[in-house]
Amino acid sequence: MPPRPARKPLNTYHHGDLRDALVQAALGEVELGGPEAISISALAKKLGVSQPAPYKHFADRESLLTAVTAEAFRQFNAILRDSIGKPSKRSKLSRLAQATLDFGLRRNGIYRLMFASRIMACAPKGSELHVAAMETFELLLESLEAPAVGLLRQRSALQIWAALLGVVMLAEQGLLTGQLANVSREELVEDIVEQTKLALSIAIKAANGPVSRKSTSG
Amino acid sequence: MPPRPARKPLNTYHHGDLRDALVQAALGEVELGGPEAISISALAKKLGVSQPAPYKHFADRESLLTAVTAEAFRQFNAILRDSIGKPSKRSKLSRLAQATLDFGLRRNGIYRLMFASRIMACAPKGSELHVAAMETFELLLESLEAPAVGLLRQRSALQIWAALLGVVMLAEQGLLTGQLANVSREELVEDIVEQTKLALSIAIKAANGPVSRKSTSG
DNA sequence: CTCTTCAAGTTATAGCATATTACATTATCG
DNA sequence: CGATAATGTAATATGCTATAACTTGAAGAG
Repeated sequence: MPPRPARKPLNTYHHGDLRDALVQAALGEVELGGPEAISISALAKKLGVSQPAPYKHFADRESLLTAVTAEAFRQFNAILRDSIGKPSKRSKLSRLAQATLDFGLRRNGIYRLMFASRIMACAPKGSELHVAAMETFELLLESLEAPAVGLLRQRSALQIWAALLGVVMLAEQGLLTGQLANVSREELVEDIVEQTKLALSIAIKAANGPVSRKSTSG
Repeated sequence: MPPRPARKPLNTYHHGDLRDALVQAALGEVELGGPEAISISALAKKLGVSQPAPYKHFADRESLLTAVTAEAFRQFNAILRDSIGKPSKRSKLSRLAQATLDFGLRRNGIYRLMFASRIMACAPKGSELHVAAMETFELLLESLEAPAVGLLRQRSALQIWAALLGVVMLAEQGLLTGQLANVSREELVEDIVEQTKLALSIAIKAANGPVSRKSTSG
């Protein structure tokens, strides 16, 4: 990345920081209407530049969306980091899970862009975007307060990640009906957290030896 | 719905069954390129009719997508019904879960349309689409071979549904990396199944009375 | 069998979004 | 201070959605 100057010489021919402005404005649009709501020309109009100006910064619509997704992951990671950082009575995992639920529901358009769009699926492994997404996984691993390591720990983190993702999606799609509609989403997420902790503690005991008396659950 | 005649008077001015042909062709497109790959005009061209012809059957692009999603759910439900119907050594839940994984990965564009698009989120509660989606949930409930009833059963079904959805999404987004990349998706899904069974059996014991000796796990 | 009518096609066209090309302006730096 | 690259604009081609007005043919009533 060449260092972009962040200066804003108002009243001038040049915008000054169009690239960043585009990403931020796009994030706003996605948050409301999802990935398909982004229109290059609408963004240009909103930012007061000509319609083709964005193409000086992004080759095409998809490039912009990729940058937006990467920024979304960075914001999401910052929130997660925050959630497991501050001291609290509840476990780190629980706090991270609830923060994820909150983000997923309140900024669902962005959440969908991050976890259910073609953008991520097309991101190559070393890309800025993929790296940011992997950091999310790292935070998840970090939030697991259990002595599991290696594959076992990764599998647990995956279970959590997947279940959280699924609950957010199903909730947003209006598929939590019947008696489930009367259960708060926070409670459903807490179920997931407890279930994963339980399964992990059992797996740890099994791994440490079936006859071990030492309790390894945190 | 007025009964559409399914006759196909070839070589004529009228197509004969354009509505259905549109839905089927659209399903094919979505399967490959996801929901955003659908273009009314491209479909019309492919089916050999004029570009505005589809608008005689669907008010707009979204209406077509809604019909396609409903058809997708019907096909998915048929597959699930099939998976838990035939006799097998493995549990119904395991078979249903593996069938879901298979569908979700092989027909991922359709899966995304069903579980991660704005279409479902906008479907009103009694709509054809929402009903079809609820039937999926019914099949999930049915596949749980445990004596749990009511909310407990629904919560377990939800956990399964969410976790499966999440694993499929994460896999498709290329987020199963590191040591997880070496674990087959089938195995990861089996983890989910076992974990849910375990949690449910424990919950049942707790519900039947903490001191009961009777084993209720299947 | 013919006439009427309507569902389901057609052509033509408006409007908007993406993306490219050629040109204009300003920032930067030797 | 002047050359050049970065970043903006105007003009335009292409493609998609959607609507309007017209045409065709299927199907029922008399």
